[in-house]
Amino acid sequence: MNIYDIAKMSGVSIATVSRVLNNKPGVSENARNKVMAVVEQTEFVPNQLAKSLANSKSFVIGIVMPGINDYYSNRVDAIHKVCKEEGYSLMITSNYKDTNSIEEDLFNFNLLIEKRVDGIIYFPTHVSNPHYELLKKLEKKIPMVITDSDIEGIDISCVVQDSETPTKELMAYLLDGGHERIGYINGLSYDQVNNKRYGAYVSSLKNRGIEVDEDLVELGNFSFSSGYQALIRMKDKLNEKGKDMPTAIFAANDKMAIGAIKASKELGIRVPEDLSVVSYDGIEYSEFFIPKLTTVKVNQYKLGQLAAQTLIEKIETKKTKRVKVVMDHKIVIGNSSRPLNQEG
Amino acid sequence: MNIYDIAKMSGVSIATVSRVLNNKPGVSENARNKVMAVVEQTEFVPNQLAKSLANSKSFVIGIVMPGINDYYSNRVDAIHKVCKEEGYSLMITSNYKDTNSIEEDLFNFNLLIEKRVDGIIYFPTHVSNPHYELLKKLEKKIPMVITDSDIEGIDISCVVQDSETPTKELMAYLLDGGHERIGYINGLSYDQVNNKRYGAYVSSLKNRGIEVDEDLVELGNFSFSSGYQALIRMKDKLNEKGKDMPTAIFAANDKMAIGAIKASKELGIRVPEDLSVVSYDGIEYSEFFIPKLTTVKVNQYKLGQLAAQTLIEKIETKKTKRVKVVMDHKIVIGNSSRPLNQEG
DNA sequence: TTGTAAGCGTTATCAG
DNA sequence: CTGATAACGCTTACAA
Repeated sequence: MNIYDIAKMSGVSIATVSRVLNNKPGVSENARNKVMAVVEQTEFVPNQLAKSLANSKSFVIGIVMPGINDYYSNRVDAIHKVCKEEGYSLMITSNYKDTNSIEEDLFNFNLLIEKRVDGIIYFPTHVSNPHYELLKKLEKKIPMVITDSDIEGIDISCVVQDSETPTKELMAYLLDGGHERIGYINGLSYDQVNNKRYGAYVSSLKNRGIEVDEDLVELGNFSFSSGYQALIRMKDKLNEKGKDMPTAIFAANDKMAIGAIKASKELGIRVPEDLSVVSYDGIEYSEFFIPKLTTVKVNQYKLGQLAAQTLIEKIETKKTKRVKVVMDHKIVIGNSSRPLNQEG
Repeated sequence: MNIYDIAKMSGVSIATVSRVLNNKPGVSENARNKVMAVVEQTEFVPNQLAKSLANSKSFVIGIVMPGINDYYSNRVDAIHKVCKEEGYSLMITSNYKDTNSIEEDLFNFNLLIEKRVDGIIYFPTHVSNPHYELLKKLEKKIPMVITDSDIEGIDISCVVQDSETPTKELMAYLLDGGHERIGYINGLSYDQVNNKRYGAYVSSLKNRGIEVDEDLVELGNFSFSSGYQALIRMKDKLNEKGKDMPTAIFAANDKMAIGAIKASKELGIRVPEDLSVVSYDGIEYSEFFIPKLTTVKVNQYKLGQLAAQTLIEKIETKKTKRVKVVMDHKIVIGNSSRPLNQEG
């Protein structure tokens, strides 16, 4: 069933059918009615592939993301909502071999470009030199917006979090509270946002004249269990060396903080009495975990919204001006931490 | 840039270019090499829209889901993985006005059909009569697989959970443990999976000769905070009526159980000493919450995998035979519950 | 107001 | 092995 059939059945030409279907002017009421009647009766659904081909516009937006998981669900939800409101559909691609694989990212980009999506939102975990070269090329082929990473020197708009300021603020909260031995549970080293957080942790200590003690730094992979294990490893290592546990720990994300608190409780370490734990992300769990986490709340929903709006504006206005949007943040003080120098 | 350009540049016809691009036989080495060289040099990317139009096959699969959120992320991840392995891309649509809106579902279906996706996976929360009529029509237009709901009398394959057996098993665990006053925190009433769970709760009690006490049943909406509030309401209501709290509560999902446990602790009710809480879903967080939840683990990843595999098989073999896949389940006994009749 | 015909970028049939 | 040419279903000058 196509517009030829509809044309035949309503006794007009395909041009007229097309005009009616697209609400274009220059059609008599009579012709319009005849066509509409046939369209309704046959439940005709126009073929968007053909329209896209003829219009060089698909009304589809693509996402290239490292993985489909709960961390990104709010962000994707927001993107989808904006897209839907603006008449776009959403195609998603993610990596499987390795969340950080540039080859797979490239594969996904090509998939979307073949499908002639109108624009792409890219969630990189890491932008290395080869990524840079790749993006430099892609940027000319298709409108794109990047989240999380700001890439200097390329004409791609981005929506980023300021990872350093909140980390410094949360560190200041701990330091002002009298904590001096502050541990860190780090995330994956290829994640640039993660690295900025860690960098801010280090500089916060240094600014107060505190040396970074490598024994207080453990590595995780952002999962609950990696945080759990990191705490156990830290405790064991410190035990072996005859050192005390830190009075506070900064975990690179909420999940690892929760894992670490779970391990602490099992080891008889009370949180926050014996150990303050703070973290980053402000996921929904962080509020309902017991104790409620002290964390930096990142508004993933707004991030997604801004990314989608920025992309669609770029697509529709063909503006070439690069935009950089920096998300604001919010520190949430929960019950997983306490100042040392205040009783109660 | 299209195959005409490539043809011109390599001195062959578009037919030959097409053959080379699709790895078809009947092309001389010489011609193949010439074309490949030009393709690589120009970084030519064939237009999938045109291919899809010519082939009547888009290699895209669509999802119609009630909302994009963490509950579905594993399921969607699995679907995407299977699709990717089989050469399909994924387009997702979800509802905003109302997760249960049949109008919006229909809108989403039409969107995907216009885009000529090769098949659709539908996550309904509820299948009422109008849904039934809708699906009956759609089923003839496009290959489809439904999750969660089994729809009798329509030729649509489905992948479902058995909601009743696990609920009964978990109820038996509580009842065998000596619990008799067992409360229930119910989910949204339009959700059919939810209703089956509740039905199994009721029949489990009746089978043991226990009357359902309406005062022990509260309503939530699957969120943390609704579980939190449900518990507070239950406590207040029972107080008012001079009744005791139940010794156990069955929550329709993990999030509400967690909310309820949080509220309990704040009210001085110890879990599991004073109150056993069990629930359903087995989300990742249920294991790391303190206390670890007693729950029914539903394998959302496998569910997604099976749905995608079933759909793709239907698309590619044009089989019309209806398949119904029932997921297995696993009861996880955590520390949020305890038998009453065992000391320790 | 309407219709014809060329074009969007492919595939595939059918001669050569 | 190769190349015209007619589809695929739609939009849009251009003419009438």
